[in-house]
Amino acid sequence: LKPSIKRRPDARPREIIDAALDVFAEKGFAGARLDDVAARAGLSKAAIYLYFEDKIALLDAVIQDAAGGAIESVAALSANDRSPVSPLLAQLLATGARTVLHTRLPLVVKLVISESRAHPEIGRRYLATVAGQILPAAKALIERGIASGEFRQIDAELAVKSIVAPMVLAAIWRSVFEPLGALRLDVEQLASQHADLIIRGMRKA
Amino acid sequence: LKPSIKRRPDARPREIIDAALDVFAEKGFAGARLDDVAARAGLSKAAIYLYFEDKIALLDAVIQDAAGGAIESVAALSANDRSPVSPLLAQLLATGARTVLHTRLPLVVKLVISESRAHPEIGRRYLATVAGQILPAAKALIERGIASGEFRQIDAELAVKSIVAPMVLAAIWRSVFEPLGALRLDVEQLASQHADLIIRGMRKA
Amino acid sequence: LKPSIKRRPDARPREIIDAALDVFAEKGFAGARLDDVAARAGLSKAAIYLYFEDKIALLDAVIQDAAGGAIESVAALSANDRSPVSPLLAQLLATGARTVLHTRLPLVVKLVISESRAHPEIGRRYLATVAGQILPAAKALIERGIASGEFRQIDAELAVKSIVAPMVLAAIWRSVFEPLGALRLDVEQLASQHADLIIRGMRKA
Amino acid sequence: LKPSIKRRPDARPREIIDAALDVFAEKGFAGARLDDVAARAGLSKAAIYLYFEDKIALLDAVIQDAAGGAIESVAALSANDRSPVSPLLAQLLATGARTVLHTRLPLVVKLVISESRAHPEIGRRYLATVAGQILPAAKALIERGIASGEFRQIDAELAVKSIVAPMVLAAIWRSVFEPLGALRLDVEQLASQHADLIIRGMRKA
DNA sequence: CATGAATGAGGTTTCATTCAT
DNA sequence: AATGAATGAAACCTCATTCAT
Repeated sequence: LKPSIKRRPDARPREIIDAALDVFAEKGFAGARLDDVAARAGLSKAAIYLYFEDKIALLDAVIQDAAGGAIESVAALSANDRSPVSPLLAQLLATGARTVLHTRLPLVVKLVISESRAHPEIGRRYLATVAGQILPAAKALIERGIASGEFRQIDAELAVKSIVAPMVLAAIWRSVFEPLGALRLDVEQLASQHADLIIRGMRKA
Repeated sequence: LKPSIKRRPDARPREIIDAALDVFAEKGFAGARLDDVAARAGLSKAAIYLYFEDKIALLDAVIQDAAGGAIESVAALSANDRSPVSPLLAQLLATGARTVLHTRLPLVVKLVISESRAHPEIGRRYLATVAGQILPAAKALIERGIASGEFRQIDAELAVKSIVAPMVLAAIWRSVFEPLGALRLDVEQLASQHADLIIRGMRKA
Repeated sequence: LKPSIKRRPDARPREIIDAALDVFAEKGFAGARLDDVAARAGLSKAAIYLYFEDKIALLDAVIQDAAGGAIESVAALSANDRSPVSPLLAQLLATGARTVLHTRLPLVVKLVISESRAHPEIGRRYLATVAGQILPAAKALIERGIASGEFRQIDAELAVKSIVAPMVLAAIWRSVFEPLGALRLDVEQLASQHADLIIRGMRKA
Repeated sequence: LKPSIKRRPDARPREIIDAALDVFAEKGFAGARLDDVAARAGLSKAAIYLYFEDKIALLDAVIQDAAGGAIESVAALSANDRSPVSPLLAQLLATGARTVLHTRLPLVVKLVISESRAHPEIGRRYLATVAGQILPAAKALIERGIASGEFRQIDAELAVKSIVAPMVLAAIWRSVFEPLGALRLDVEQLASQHADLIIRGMRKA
C-alpha cells in the first residue's frame, strides 16, 4: 500500500501466478520446477518466496485466483427471476463455452482434477467456491422450470450434471487432448446444440 | 539379503500394475514413489525393474492395461445392425455407468487427464485406443439414427460428446471429488435419465 | 538447510577438478563417489552440479585441464631451429622427468589409460591434445637429426616411442606402484641415463 | 578331480576368467557388470558364485592367471650362462613383443594399472609375481654384461627400465589407444630397433 | 526487493549377492 | 551344477528451500 517509487503496484504475484498455472498445467504440480516458474515469470527462483510461503501455497493461489473469475459469471443468472428458464440455460452454456475458450479456467480444471487427491484441502476449497456456486445455481434454475411447468418432473440434481458435463469435457479436451494433436473441438457449437438437445429433452410433452 | 518368497506364478506384472494405478491415481505420476508401489504390490522396489524398464514404462503399462478392457465393452454395439438406435444408446450409457462404477477405468481416465501433457506419447496412445474406438462407434450409431429418420438432422460429432460427457464427468466425480467428501453421485441414475433426455432431444418432432 | 559459506571467488571449478582428480585416480572413475569428491573439495555433492553437467563432464574437465599444462612444455622445443638435436632430446627427457615428478600429470595418464576404453571420446580428446602434440614434435626433432647426419638412418616414428617410453613407465610407476610400496624410482636419473643411452644408440658410427 | 559323467573336466573357471578379463578391460572393474561377464561366458550370473567367492576374487583370479604365463617366458633367459648378453636382451625384447601381440597380457597390464590403487593387494601380488621376476632377471643380465666388459659402467636398475619401457608402452598402446582408432603400432619392429639402439648405447666405446 | 550460491532430503535406478528350486 | 527371482545397499542426480549479499 506504499506506492513508494515509480513502480507498478506489484503485478508480481499476478505474473508469478500466471506463470505457475502454465507450468503446473504442463508438468503437473509435483513435476513442475520452481525454476521454470521463475524463468517464465522473469524472476529468480528465490524471489517467488518473497510472495508465497511455499510451493503448495503457490498452487493454492493459482487455483483460488481462477475460482474468483469463474463465479462472477454465474451470479447474473440467479438475478433474473421470473423469465422462462430455457433461454437462461442456453445462456449459461454459452457463457460456459466462452469461458472455456477465452479464459484459462480449463487449465485450472485440469489442475484441480490432477492434484485434488494428493492435496485434498485445495480440492475442497475449489469444490466449495466453484462447484458449490455453479451447480446449486443451475439446480435452482431447473427446479424453477419444473415448478413453472416448463419442464417435466425430472431429477434436478442429475439434470444439472447432464447440462454442464459437456463443458467439463470441453475444458479437458482443449487443455489435454488438443495439445496432443486431437481434432479441434467447436465448443460454442457444442454448447449451442447441447442446450437445444437437453432443453427439448426436459420439456413437457 | 533374502530373496525369500516363492515365485508366485506370473501374476507379478498384474499385481504391480494394480498397485501402481492406485498410487499414481493418488499422488500423480511424478509424486508417486516406487517405494509405495512396491510396498503395495508386496515386492521390493528393485523387483519392479525386473518387469518394467522404467517408471514411465510402468505408467504406460498401467494405462494400456485399462484401455484393453474398455474397448471390448463397445465392440458389441457395432454388431447389431438394423435395430432402432435409441435403445442401443441407452445401453451404451448403461454400460458406461457400470464401467464407471465397477472397474478402475475412472482412475485411469483421471491419470490420463493428469499426465498426458507431460507425457504426450502416453496420451496419444490412449486417445488412439480408447477415444479412437468409442467415439467413432457412437458416432456411427447416431448417423444411422439420422439416416433412418429416427433422429433429426443434427451434428453427429457433437452429439456424441453430448452423450458421453456425463460419463466422463462421473468418472472424474468418483475418482476425484468423492474421495474429497463430495456427495455420492448415482451414476446409473444419471446414465438412465441422461439417455432419456438426450434421446428425446434428438428425436424427430 | 544452511547455504552457509560465503562465495569464494571462482576458484570453485578448480577446487572441484583437483579433488576429482585425486578421487578418480584413487578409485577409478566408476568406483569414485561424488560424495567423496565433494567432501574433498569442501562442498556438498549437489554443488558439483552447479559447475558440471555430469559425473562424466567432470571427468572430461579433469583430463582436459591437465592436457593444457602438458602441451605448453613441449612448445619450446620446436622453436630452437638450427642447433644440434641431441641436447634438445636430453632436455625433452629432463622436462618430462620434472613433469612426472612435480605435476599431477601422472595421475591423469593413469586415468586416461584406465577410462579410455569405457569413454572413448575422452580418450580421443586426450590423444589428440597430448599425444598428438608431443609425439609429432619429437618425431620432427629426430628427423632433423637424421637429415643433418647427426643420427643414423632409423625409423623416426619408432624411435620416438623408444625415447618417451621410460617417462610413461615412470608416470605409471609413480602413480600406481609407488603407492603400493614399490621402490622409489629416481625419475631424473632415469631420464638422464636414458637420454645418454638412446642418443649414443642413434649416433652415427 | 572326479571325471564323473562325460563332461570336460571343468573348463568353467577358464571360460569365466576369459570373459571377465574382456569385460574388466573394457569397462574397468567397478564399471563391469557380472551380468555381462556371465553372458559372455555363457552362464548365469549366479553360476559365477559357484566358482568364485566374490567379484574381487574373480579379479584376482584373472590377474593371477595371466601372471603365470608371463613368467615362464623369462625363465629360459637365466639358464644360458656364459654366452654374450646382447643377443639375450634382443631375444628378451622379441619375446616381449610376441607376448604383447599374441597374448592377452596387455589387457591384464592395463587392468593392473587401473585397479591397483583401489585394490592394493592385487597390485602387490602382480608386482611380486610379474615385475618381481622379470625385472631382476633382466637386471642380472645387464650386470653380467657390465662385469664381462661387454657394457659400460651404467646403472643396471635404471637400464632395465630403459629396456622394457617400450614394451609397456606397446601394451598400453594396443589395449588402450588402438581400440580408439590410433595408428597401429608395429610392436616387433619397435622391439627390434629398440634393442639395437639400447645395446649400442650400452656398449663400450 | 532481488538473487546467486549452496545444500539436505529424497527419488529413480543399478547391481552384487543370495536363496529356492 | 545351475538358474530365475528377489533384494539391500548404494550411487547419481534433482529440487524446494534458505541465506548472505
